[in-house]
Formats: sequence, structure tokens, C-alpha cells
Amino acid sequence: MTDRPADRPADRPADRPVVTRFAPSPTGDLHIGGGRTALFNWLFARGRGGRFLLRIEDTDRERSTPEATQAILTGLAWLGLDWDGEAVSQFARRDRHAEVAREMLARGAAYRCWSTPAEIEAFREAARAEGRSTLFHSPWRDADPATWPDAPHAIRMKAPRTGETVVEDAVQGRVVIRNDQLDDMVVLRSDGTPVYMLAVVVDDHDMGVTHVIRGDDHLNNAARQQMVYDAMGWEVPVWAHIPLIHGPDGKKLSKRHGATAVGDYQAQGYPAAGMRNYLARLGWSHGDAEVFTDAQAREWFDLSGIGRSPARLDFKKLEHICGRHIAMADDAALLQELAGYMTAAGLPALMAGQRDHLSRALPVLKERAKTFPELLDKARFALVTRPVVPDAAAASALDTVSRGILKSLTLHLQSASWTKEALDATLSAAAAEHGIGFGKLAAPLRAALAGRTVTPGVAEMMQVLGRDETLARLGDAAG
RNA sequence: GGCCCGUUCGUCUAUCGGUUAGGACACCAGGUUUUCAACCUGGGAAGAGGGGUUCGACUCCCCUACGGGCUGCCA
Repeated sequence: MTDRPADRPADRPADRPVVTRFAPSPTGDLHIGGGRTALFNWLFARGRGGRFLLRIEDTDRERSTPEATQAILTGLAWLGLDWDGEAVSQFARRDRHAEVAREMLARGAAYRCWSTPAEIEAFREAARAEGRSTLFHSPWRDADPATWPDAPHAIRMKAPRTGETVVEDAVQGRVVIRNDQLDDMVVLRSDGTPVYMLAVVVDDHDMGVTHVIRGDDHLNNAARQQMVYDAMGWEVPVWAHIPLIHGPDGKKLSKRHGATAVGDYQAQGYPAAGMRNYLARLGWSHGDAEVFTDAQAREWFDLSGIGRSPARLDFKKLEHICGRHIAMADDAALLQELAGYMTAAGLPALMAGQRDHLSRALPVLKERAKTFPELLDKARFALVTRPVVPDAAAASALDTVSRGILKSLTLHLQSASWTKEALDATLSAAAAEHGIGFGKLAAPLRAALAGRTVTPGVAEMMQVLGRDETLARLGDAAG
């Protein structure tokens, strides 16, 4: 762990355009941590005119499902992370992986091993009992070919037993691991299938990946993987092992923390842009920048800005950031994303007329909502149809006196000009006429117009509703 | 057990040997006000503990504590 960024190989390999990848295993929903890893890769590549690739690590046939693959693609799509080319199936490349294993054999970088799982387990058992290292040392490493049995065998990496392996990591710095801490990992199982540790390396190499940005649970693995690169004479990519995300309590994120899948966040009504912003800021920073656009994130994102300790999810801050993004979103895009949210949340779709009213109301609503459900709630005045049924609090604001005031206000509004300024002036005049403050007038107006006591500004609502609807609702309420 | 990584306000973080340790979210108090939101002003709030190195450590080194990861013919 030393000097960053001085000795960081951040731009190695130097002369190639950046290629990053996201490589999830399809065993469940796209986890929020996975989403952030994908985001970092996407940001890094897109900010440098590079390519961002997607590879599905489906070599575990037991646990991999097509549904999970679909969930990952859907999650990435919602987050707005687009990848270049087709998603690569790791399983489909198994022949290539086996070929590399055989090549390692030919180069003397690997050897055939006939040790059975039972033998290996017995070895570890004994090692544990005697307090020795449980790293397995295969008796076949230097066996005479004359003694080779005629039976299925695994292929093991012939790892150096002395010296050390140095992982130059763009985030963690220089990590040194003694080679006697690493064993001869299996690269090809005795049934001929490759293990992950080999497959990642082969795939990353073949796909031309220059920067491997992934969770720091792979940091130790990087040392082993580097041995494969070295054995094959391939250039090692830039490593960037990022800390994982934890729950609000600091523990590893799990189901009991609530939303862990990316899709959960969509269903809860967080806008994707806010999500990207928040996730980018979790474990990465650019000075004091807190709220920024995708374009800024792409421009600013760099490996040296990534922190080294795990970050906790903070839903309050997520909401705040999302609120800012809703406020600065383009109306049409917002409306479309809102529709996507409603589908994801299982809400009935808006009817054409409602969509229209919502669209008109959006400018006054988006300043006040942090999430889509909140926005929809505040939009209720524009969505409901007459007669507006007041809730209890609103009903009590519509007493006899108030209704009388509304009635007289109706007269003024019939001829009023329907601009914000004119409406404000008309309302102020009406309040003055009855010798009451604006607030006293606004309360029954809210009740009449929205059936609630908490609403957007009254003049704003009137503008959204239009003169006819406004007068009709006032008429309903004034009786 | 062994190895690796981490530890600054409650939370996300800035700081890359010299700062009154900065910002943001949250919180509290005022202000604005037409309810809510927003906004403005102010406030409380931090370097895990212990040793070094240095004129000077949050920053470099070591130890301890705590958290996390790896240690599979899982990924």
C-alpha cells in the first residue's frame, strides 16, 4: 500500500483505447453493488471514448439461469448503462478456455493432476489438525510421466513457490502477496470444464479488456490471475478493486436491508439519473461535487478518485440527489420515465387525459418531489376528476364563511387574465376585500381545487387546471 | 489459523507533512412564505487506540482493536 497516484499504472496499457467490462454471474437479480460496479466501468470507458463490454459469467451451470441473465440486462437498461456489442456468454467459450489450459500445459506452466477430491480433503484435514497451511500441494506437480495413470485428470497451474506476486492496483496501491501463500489452482477440471479463475483471464484477454474494475473481493484473486497472464505472456490489465457497498448499519448489504436489487429502486420510484449520480458518489468523489450530470460524471470520473473503504447506503441522501435530478430533468423525458416507474410499481397506466394534465403540471411538481410516488401524490389535483372529494382536513377548511368567499372569488376569476401574475393579483385583491390574509384564502382554495390542505401553489394549480375547470371546482365547493 | 484490504463529523467524503480539518446529506435554531417542498442565514458534529519518524503528523512506519475479503475441481 503505497503512494497513489505516483506509482499507479493508471494508464497502462498505454497505447490502447480503453476497454472495460462488467461480468456478473447470472444467479439472481442485478445487485445494487453490481450496478455500481457496472456504472464505474461504464463511466470510465465512456469518458475516454472507450468500449464497455458485458460478459455473463454463466459457467456455473447449477446456479445460472436465463431469468437472472434477463434481470441483469433489464437492470442495466434501466440504469441507462449501455454496453457495446453483444453480451458474451462465458460458458459458450469453454472450448477456448480448455485450449488455453492445454497451451499452459505445453508451455510447462501447468501440469496434470490426478488427486481426487477425497485425497485433497484428507490433506487439508490433516493440515488443519497439525496447524499447518491448508494450501494443497499436489504430488503430481513433478511426477514422472511414466507414472501417469490412464484416468481423467485436472490441470493445475504450476505456480511459483518462492518469491512474491505484486499486484499494482489503481485503487488499492501496490499489493504484495508471497507466492507461498498461493497454491497450484486448478484451471481445468477433470471433466474438462474450465474454472472461473482461468475463464476470466482468457476472456478479458481475448476481449481486449484494458482495465478491470471490480469488487475488492477479487483482490487476492488478481494475484493468481496474474500468474495466468504471465504464463501466457499476455499483458496484465490495469486492476482497480473497488470496495463493496454496505447497508446503513455497516454490515454487508443483504436482503434484510430492504432494497438490494436494482429493480427495487426503480419500483420505489427513484429516477435513474439520480441513481447514477448517487451511486457514482458512493466511494468516488471529485472535490466537492455532489450533484452532477452524466456528462460531468463521464468527464470527471477517474480511478484515483475512488476511495478504499466500504461505503454505506444512505437513503436520505439518495432521495435528496434524486429530488435534484427530477427538478432538472426534461419534462418529456420525465414523463416517460414516470410511466416506466408506474409499470414497474404495478400501478395502472395513466389515461390519455391524465397524461396530458400531468404533463401540464410537471413544471410546478418537479421542483417539489424527490421520488416518483411523491411526485404522483402531489400531482393528484391534476389527475382527479370532478367532483373533487375533500379529505377531512380540507373539508373543515370549507366552512360557510369560506364558501361564501370562494363564491365571490369566482366572479373575479371569470374575467381575470390567466397568468400567474394576474391570478396572484386577483387573489390578493380578493383576500383584501374580505379583510383576510392570503393564507386564509389559500386554505379553502386548496380544498376546493385539490381536496387537500397540502398542495402546490394555488395560482399554479389554477394555471394547470385552466379557467373552466378551476371555476367548475370552485362552484362544486362553494355549493 | 494463515494471508490481503480497510478505519476522518451519525452518513458520503475533501485533505496527498504545516488548514481555525473543508463540503454534502441528516439534525437543531432563525429567516422568507400561501400549505408542502424549495431557498437563505447560523449551529452542534470527526482523524479507532498506542507507540515511533519529523521542527511539525489525519497524512509516513510499527503494534493493538474493530470491520471486510481470500484461503474450492464456486463465481
